[in-house]
Amino acid sequence: MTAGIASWPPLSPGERSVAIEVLVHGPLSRTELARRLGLSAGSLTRLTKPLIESGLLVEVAEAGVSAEARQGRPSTPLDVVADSWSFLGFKITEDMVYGVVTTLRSDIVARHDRPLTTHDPAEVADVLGEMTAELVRDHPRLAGIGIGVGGFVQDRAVVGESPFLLWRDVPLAELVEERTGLPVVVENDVAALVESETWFGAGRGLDRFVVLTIGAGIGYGLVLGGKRVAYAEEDRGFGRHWIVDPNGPLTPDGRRGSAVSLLTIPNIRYQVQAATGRDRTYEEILAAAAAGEPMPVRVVDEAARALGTLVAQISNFVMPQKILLAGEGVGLMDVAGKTVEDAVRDNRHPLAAPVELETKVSDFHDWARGAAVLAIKVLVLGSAEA
Amino acid sequence: MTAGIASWPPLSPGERSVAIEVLVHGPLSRTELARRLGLSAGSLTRLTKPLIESGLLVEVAEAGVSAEARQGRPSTPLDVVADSWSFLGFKITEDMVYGVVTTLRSDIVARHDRPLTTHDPAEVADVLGEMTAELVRDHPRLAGIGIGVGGFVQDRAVVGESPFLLWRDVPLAELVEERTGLPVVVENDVAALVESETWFGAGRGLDRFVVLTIGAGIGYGLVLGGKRVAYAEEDRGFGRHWIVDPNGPLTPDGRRGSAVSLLTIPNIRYQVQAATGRDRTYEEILAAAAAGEPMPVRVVDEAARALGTLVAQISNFVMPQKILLAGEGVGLMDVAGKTVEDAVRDNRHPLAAPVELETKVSDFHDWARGAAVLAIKVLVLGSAEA
DNA sequence: GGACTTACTTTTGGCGCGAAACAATTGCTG
DNA sequence: CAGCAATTGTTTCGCGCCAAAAGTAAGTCC
Repeated sequence: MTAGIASWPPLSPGERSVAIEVLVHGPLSRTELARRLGLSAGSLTRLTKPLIESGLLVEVAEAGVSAEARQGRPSTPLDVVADSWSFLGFKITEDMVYGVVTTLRSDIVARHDRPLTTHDPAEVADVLGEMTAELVRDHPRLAGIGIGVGGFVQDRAVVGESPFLLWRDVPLAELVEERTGLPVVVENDVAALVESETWFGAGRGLDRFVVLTIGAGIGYGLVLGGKRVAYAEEDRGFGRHWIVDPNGPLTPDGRRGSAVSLLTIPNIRYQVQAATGRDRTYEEILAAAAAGEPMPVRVVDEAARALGTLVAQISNFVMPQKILLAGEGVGLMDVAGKTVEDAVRDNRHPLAAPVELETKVSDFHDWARGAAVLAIKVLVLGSAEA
Repeated sequence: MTAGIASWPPLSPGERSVAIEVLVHGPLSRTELARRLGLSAGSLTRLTKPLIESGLLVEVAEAGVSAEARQGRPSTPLDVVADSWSFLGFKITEDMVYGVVTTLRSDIVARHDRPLTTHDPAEVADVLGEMTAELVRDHPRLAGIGIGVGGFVQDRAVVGESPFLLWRDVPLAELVEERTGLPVVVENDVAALVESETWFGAGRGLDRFVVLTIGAGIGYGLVLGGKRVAYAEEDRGFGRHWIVDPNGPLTPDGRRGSAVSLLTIPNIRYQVQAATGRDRTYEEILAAAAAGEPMPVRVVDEAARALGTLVAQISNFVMPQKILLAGEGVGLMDVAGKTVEDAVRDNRHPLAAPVELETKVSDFHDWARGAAVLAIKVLVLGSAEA
């Protein structure tokens, strides 16, 4: 498979900072860039010239819309040519592979999913290779592949431990590179989502930023100084040990009153079933709680209070500028957002800065997109760290 | 008062980074500096030369001790001339002013305390002015003054709110500068201690570092990327809103089960008195607990569990490389350190990196020293931020 | 149309850095 | 003890990157 890999031009540190700033913060004039990067106007002419010549940036028409018709020579904003390169992102679940093609800006331009009928590493890599082959036909200039997996990933290449795939130390990046000839980055799915939001989403340009995901499990990501902090217990069930309420419910999966017991979808379903004898989907439970049915109300309320307590604790200790709440379980906010807010308030000083809490519903393609962003980062930052 | 203020030589960014590295990390050879700062050997000759000529650095004899007698030309370590400048640090309490004179390395070379008989801002400033006048006689080349106050301080100059002094918006820095002619930095005492430990203490060279103080109140300091994070509720009783154990004791001062109720010295004394009818000092209570007296054991044990829970939560969310436990209440660790450790373990993932917990007993002179370090930082970093 | 304002470009000079050759100072080896 | 290897530090040189300043471009305002 010989994809059209025109090599990314080698960038000087100055050029790279310009490229990233434009990539992340949209069209910007040279003057604006000079202000943001603390450089002189002259330097910007120098730095942008080769970037424009190489086709990475273009001058875009002012569009007249945002122009407030102020006097003086109008600025000519620069923007990245978003579709000059394409990226592939995969999210592997137990029974499906979700794939997306994105632009350099991480906008999704195509989706392609496939059921996963085997967990054999080589066969999974085969599936990914085939999906890549199909996608590359419509999207040449593919620059890299990112893969998100639930589980513990080492060195952005090896799946050290994945409970649902039953993998240990599988060199997935290598396997897929062999089949595609493209650079591959493998990362824990939550970590990938965090990095993605740091560049292109809720955490854009923030210094301290937290991502909390609730769904089948609990996910936590910490970004400090624009970089994600890696930690040992990452995606190894740490939520079972976050004791939020010592008097909370006891479930088969987590310790009494743990974040997992209180907040994850399987455990909320377990609690409701144990109390009412009827098994229902998460959405049905939320609807029942909204309708006022006693047991679901109690369980959902307890979950909401737990979430608020967690958010408050994180705010108290980390003091992030923003907390992003993501995952399949965020529907909780719609039904019991008020309770969450109350719990946050109860665990926080009245004078403390209000918690900026953003909610984002995310489906599997968002997870795949997060993985694609990792590939973008690796390319733009030059393979080094990210 | 005309102190011998030879001006600190203006430093280029490169020179400043060398000066700080040597100041903070002790004697270092040029080669070692080159390695740490990522510069070439040639650059280090260039950068160190003016620093040596200005008298800020000196070549020190190898001392032969650490020399492992390896072959090659022996290195000539550079060190700061610690007593080339002196600094003054004050800690103001309700009824005393504690003062220290330190070297550039923040080593205390003199102490001088005085009772405080008034809380009138001008008179307090007079006291500080007089103490400065006395100290400057024996310690010329005084370069700056740092003042630590319990309470909320704005812009490192104005005491916005101090409960025990009953001050509001007192421009203390200005008042003391008028009387001494020296640059003055005012800061919250916990914040000063945190900055001090970041440069010269437990947090030296760390990227993520937390200071937790227990004593009359609760103090919290967060250092990320080598810089302290400021927050609005700083020293405004936030500990009353950290609910550690919803079933914890209720005290007059804090909300039920709050860190303040469980951990501060006055509240521990209150609890023991309420249960036994006898008022005892903190030390007596700790001793009684160590001796096995039931009620003190219960209260101390609960406090230790609360402390462990807090430490675990901080570790889980912030993932600091180290947590420093300071203040007058750290005696708790001697009596119930085991219980604290157990509580940490109970609230943390088994695979998580072990918490590096350091305990430091600190008296009032340590707080004053912390304030002096702020003056050092301002001088070395060039009055800008710190 | 001229004055003014803002955006960008070109030119120039300097600073800071690394590369590389060189000097200094020791241990090791025969 | 002479010569060699190893390591630190110095000097010289040239390049890259940047800011400052002067010049050009392109619009608004009166």
